[in-house]
Amino acid sequence: MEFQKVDGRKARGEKKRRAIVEATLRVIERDGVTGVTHRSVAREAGVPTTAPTYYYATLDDLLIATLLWSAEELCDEMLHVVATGSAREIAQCLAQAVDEHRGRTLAEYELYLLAGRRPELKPAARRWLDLAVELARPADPTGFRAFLAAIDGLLIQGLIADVAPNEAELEPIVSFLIRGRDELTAAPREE
Amino acid sequence: MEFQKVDGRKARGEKKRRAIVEATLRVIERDGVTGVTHRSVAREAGVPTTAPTYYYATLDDLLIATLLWSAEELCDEMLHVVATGSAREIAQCLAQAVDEHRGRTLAEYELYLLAGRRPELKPAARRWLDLAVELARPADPTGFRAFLAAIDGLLIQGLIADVAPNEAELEPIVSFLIRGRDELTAAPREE
DNA sequence: AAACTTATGGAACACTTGTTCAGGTAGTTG
DNA sequence: CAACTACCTGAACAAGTGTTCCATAAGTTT
Repeated sequence: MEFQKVDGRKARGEKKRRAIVEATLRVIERDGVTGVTHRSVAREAGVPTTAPTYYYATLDDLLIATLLWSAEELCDEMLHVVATGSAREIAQCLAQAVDEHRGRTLAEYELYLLAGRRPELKPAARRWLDLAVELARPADPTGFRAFLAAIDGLLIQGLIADVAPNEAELEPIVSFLIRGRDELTAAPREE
Repeated sequence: MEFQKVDGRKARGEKKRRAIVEATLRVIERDGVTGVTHRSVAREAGVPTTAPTYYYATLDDLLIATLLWSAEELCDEMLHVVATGSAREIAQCLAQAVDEHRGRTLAEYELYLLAGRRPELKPAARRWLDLAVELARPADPTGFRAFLAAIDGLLIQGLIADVAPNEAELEPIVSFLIRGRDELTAAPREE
């Protein structure tokens, strides 16, 4: 009756919803978007076969929810480093993304491609780009866009290299690019 | 009997093989790798349901063959422009890739991601990068790698933009990047 | 504690999938 | 023209898919 009191049933439901989304992300990391089925997700999450269907009307909804959530998470992690970190920090971040977090990075780029075919995903896929621009407020937008594009390219090319590039290899390239971010950004920002 | 005479049956088979691969690429362009099934490919190619299975033992083999072939084709088209073209030419090429050839570009990046999970596809996915380096022979490899990375990034980001970027938007960015290719490449090459 | 609402899950259905296989067909050879 | 061989295919199957449906369990309210 208190206005704060939420229905315990709904609370439990929310928890399960989240567990399902997390399980879906694990499946994508392991097997790609192709590997996502109601059943594979249910197995991974340890819930009944019909639970994913119950919480997400269609398989598409589940995928979309998962990738939106994933994109948001990744944004928080990477954004600050990319927008304000040193070349060394950025290189380290990239090296991790294509090595330890390889599965996660692959999943992230599957979102990109999916967004290419599903307009409703575009904002989520583009979110880190928009936020990066907002955060860095570069005085030279052209150079900054080149920098951001190169980050995507380095990651994706890192994923198909025979051996993932390490921090030492990436740093000079990042340094070269970072000019587009810093050259003029260093000027005092007034807002 | 002449040593040139090939079995007419085999010749016909080769033609069908190619038709199947081309149909597969069309399916990928339209529906993505997910949409590729023996049956969808057969429908698209106008061949019997079992033909794809006959020519390619497994669905994976079919996908691999298609993507190898596609990568090779794209290489021939884009490579020269990217390695030696002017900023304007490159920008025009990119603008086309994310607009008229959008489906094809999407398909190409699905190859990238697939290669991330199937090591045997890596060489094919990486081919244009290797060839570009060989063709441009940049004196500044770092800048050139940054340039190549940015091309991938611009394409992929172009695919998820609300409206595909046009030549005019892309040209300044390419100009900014192309320094890494031309700055020192212009020096006389001796070999 | 009875009435009510909401979340949940097992069984089932219609459908599509990859793949197999025995027979037929077309091209080649003697 | 007959024998041969390699290529090809339609029907069929087992397995897995997304989704529906209703009985039940769990929680809330009166």
